[in-house]
Amino acid sequence: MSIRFHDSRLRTVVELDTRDPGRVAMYVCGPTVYNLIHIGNARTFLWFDFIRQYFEYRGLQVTYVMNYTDVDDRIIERAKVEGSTTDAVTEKYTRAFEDDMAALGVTPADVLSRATDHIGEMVKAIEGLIERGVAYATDGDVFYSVEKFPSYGKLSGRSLEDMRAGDRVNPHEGKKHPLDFALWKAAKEGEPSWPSPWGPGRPGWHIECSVMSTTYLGTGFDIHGGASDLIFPHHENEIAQAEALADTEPFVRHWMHAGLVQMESVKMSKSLGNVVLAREVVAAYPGEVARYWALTGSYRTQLSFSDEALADAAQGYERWSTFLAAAKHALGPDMPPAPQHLHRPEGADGLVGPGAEYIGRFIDAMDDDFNSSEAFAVVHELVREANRRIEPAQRGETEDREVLSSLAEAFTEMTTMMGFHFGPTESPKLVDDLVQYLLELRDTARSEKEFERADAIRSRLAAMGVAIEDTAAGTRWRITPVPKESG
RNA sequence: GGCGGCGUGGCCGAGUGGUUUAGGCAGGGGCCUGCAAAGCCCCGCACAGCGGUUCGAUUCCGCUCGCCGCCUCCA
Repeated sequence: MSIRFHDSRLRTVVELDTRDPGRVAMYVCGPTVYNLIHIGNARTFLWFDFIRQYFEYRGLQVTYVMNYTDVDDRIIERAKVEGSTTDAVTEKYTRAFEDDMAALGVTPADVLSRATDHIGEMVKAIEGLIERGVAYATDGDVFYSVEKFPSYGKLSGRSLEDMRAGDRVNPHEGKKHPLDFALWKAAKEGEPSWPSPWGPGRPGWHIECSVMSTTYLGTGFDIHGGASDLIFPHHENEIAQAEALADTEPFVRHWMHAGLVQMESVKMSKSLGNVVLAREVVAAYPGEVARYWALTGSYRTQLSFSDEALADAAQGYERWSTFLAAAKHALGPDMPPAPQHLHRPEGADGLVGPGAEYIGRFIDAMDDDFNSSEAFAVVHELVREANRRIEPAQRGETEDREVLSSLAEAFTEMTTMMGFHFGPTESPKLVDDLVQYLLELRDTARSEKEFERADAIRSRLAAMGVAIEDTAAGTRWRITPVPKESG
C-alpha cells in the first residue's frame, strides 16, 4: 500500500501521486513575522514538518519550501507600536519563530524564502496578470479581477454569487467586484515601498505565496499546505493568480489543510486575543511534550488546547521516557543503538523479530492519511509488551532480553521518526559517578534499615530531577524534567 | 444568509456495517515493594436525539438539537 491522504480540494482521500516519481515538492504558508507565534500556529508547522519527515522515512526525496511574510500592514503597525523599523521587527520575529520551532524540534524547511527578496518576481507576475486582462491598476493599486477567473471558488467550494449574497464582504473604492483583491498596494507616506510600473508600493499578501512557491518548485508542484483558515481567500486567490498566469492547471496537485486549535471551544487567534504563545508552552513543559500533544490527534480536526490536555501529554510522554530508561538499565550493553538512518521505502517488508510487527502497523497507520493517533497507539502497545519483559530481562533470561532488545529498537525507530529524543541520552560521567555514589550511600542506609536517611536521599534527588526506582536488579535512575517556572 | 465540518465512556482522542479490543490520562481493585516509584494484571453496560435502509448500525440515509470554522486580517 502506498501513502494516502486527504486532498482538501477534492475533499476525499487520494493516493500520493507526485509530479516526479520518488520526489515530493511541498510548500507551506509560513508566518507573517510581526508577532510571536501561538501554539495553534505551532501545531500547523509541527504537523507539516512531521509529514515531510514521514515522506522521507518512506524513501521519498522532499523539497520543502516555506515563506516568511515580511512585508505586511501588520508589520508596519507593529513597527510603529514598538517605535522601531519594519526591518527590525521582521528580523526580531523571524528569529523568534526560528527559536520557537527549534524548541519544538521542527526541522527548518529546505528553503525559507522572504517575500522582500522576491519583489521583482512579484512585479513581473502582476504585469503578466494585467497583460492577460485578469488584473487592473487604479491609482497606484492593482487588483485581481475575480470575475475573470472562471473557476474562482473551486478550492473553497463557493461561488461568487454565494459570497456576494453574504453581508460581510466589504467593498473598497476602486474595486470592480467586492471580492477583487489587491496584488499591489500603493505606499502611503513613510511606508516601506518598492518601485513598480504603478508607482511605489508593496505586494499584496496572496501574490507572495504563488510567486515564491512556483519560483522554487515550478508550477504543478505536489503539495501546498497551510491551516484551514487560509483556504479562503488566501489559497483560493493563489490558485486564481498562478493558474491565470501559467495557463495551466493545476497550480498544485494536492492541497492539505490543518485543523485549528481551539481554546475553550473557540478558535485560538491573534485577533481574538485568546492565545497561548508557543514559547509559553515550551517554558512550562519540554518541547517534546508540546510535540506529543500536537501530534497525538489528527492534523485535520480541531484540537483543543488546555492545561489538562498538556498535562495528559506530559504523562504519556513520560511513560515512553520511563520505558526507555528501564530498557537501557535492563539491557545495559545489549541496548540497541539509536538508528542512524531512518528509511523504510519498502515498509516493514523483510523485517523480522518482535519489533517488526509494530513497525508494520505504524507504517500502515501513517500511510493512511497520517493517522498519528493510531501510530501513537502502536507505540503504546509496544511499550506495554516490552515492559513485561523488563523484569525477566533484568534477571538475564535470554529470550526476554532478545525480545526486549528488538522491541526497544523498534521503539526507538518509531519515536525518532516522530521527532522524540527523550532528552540527553548520556549524562556526563561525573554525574553518573555522583549519582552512583549517592545510590550506594542510600543502599547502605537501606541495608541498615535506616529508611529515613534512605528516603531523604531519594527525595533530594527527586527535587534535582533524578527519579530513582528500586528493582530486583538494583536501583535504576533517570533524569526527569524538573518543573520549570513558567512566565 | 451562503459554504464546510463536528457531536464517541470522567477527560483527551482514533476507528469500524456484525464473532474480540483503539490508545492515552484520570479512577477503582490486585500483584510487586521497607515505604515509594515504575511496571504488570483486572474493572467500568461509549458512540447527541429521533426515524429509515439492513438479517444486523456507533459506522449508511433523512430530520432535529447542540457546537465549531470560513465568507474581513488570521496557522
